[in-house]
Amino acid sequence: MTKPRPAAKGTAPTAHDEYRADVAAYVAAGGDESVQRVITAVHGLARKLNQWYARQLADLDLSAGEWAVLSQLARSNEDEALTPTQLAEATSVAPSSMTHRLDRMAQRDLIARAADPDNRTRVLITLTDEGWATFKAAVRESDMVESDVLGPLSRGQREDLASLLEVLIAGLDETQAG
Amino acid sequence: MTKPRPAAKGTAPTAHDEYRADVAAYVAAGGDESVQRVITAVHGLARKLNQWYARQLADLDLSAGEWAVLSQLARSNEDEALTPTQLAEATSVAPSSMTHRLDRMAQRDLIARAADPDNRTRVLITLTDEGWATFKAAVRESDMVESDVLGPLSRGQREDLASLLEVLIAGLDETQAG
DNA sequence: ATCGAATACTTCGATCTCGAAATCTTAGCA
DNA sequence: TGCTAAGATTTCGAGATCGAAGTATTCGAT
Repeated sequence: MTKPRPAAKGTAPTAHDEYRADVAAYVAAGGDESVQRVITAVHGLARKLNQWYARQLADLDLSAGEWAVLSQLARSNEDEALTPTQLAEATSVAPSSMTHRLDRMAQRDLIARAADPDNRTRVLITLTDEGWATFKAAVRESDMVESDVLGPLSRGQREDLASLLEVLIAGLDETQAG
Repeated sequence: MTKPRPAAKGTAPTAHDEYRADVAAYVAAGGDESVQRVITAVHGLARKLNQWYARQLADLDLSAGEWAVLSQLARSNEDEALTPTQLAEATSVAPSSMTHRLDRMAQRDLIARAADPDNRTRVLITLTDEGWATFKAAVRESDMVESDVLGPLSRGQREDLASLLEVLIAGLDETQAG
């Protein structure tokens, strides 16, 4: 096993060093190693990606939460509009927070509120043309970073990795019930 | 290709359905499929795990941010103590927010502040015994959930998955520079 | 030695989020 | 129909976070 060499004075530790230290700490505290290697890696990747997204989204004057709303709407707009409550659940915030977030996004003309003709207690949220354009611009920006991250993997390896992750995703639905 | 069948009326869509819809939306917006499958899966897993963590941490009266501080300290306490600024960067929060967070955690006797004898502008944060106990309790709780998530994978598959993810983690350090 | 820039943390005002209560609409039942 | 329960959104007060300014210490150059 490679001994984690502390980074040079004043230099931030590398992501890889941090990852190994995290796994070691969780295993020392009683976690299973084969579990912690995967889970810690997933979290580390997601965290680093989110940091980069935040920078890129700042260029478009979007917060991470606003981006979450945009992407949720973008993938469900064709079949059915979403309500504020659904968006709140999907993006892990309280319904009352979603009210204000949608206020701001409507003011910037990214989304539009419309009364549901079938049920007047509901409000339907849709993406405006500008909202769509912003979504696509963000995806193109993000895809550049993401392609860099996946650069070290061959096409076959990406396929293997995706397949393994998809097994876990599919399993979430049953785990959730338990 | 399997057509995404909409969930029964009133039933929340499954994580797997959401995943496929997300990938489709990102690809339609111009993303590369082999990239989006992996990235979307990583984010989906991390999101779902974080939701479960939040519930478990609530039992210990911990927020996600407080847990982040605890785990950072737990893995670096042996060699060297951390400063508020380092903790702020590591947990993606502003230094001023860390001040308040540490205030609360110190009040609950989870961490302790101490002046750095070598540099009086610095404050060193250490984990108290109670902080350690809380950390270990949280790890044991979380490991149960995580083991469930990895349940569908054999030991060999976990090894493969971890190895692939570790390649990406190692690559982060070079991507970051660019 | 001393001055000025850099570093580290905290305080301050503004903004964002949360949970609970309030408002309005719909659904079920006699 | 009339009445109560349930559902969806918004409003409100409290707490958390942010960026900027403030305070104190250290480092480097003269």
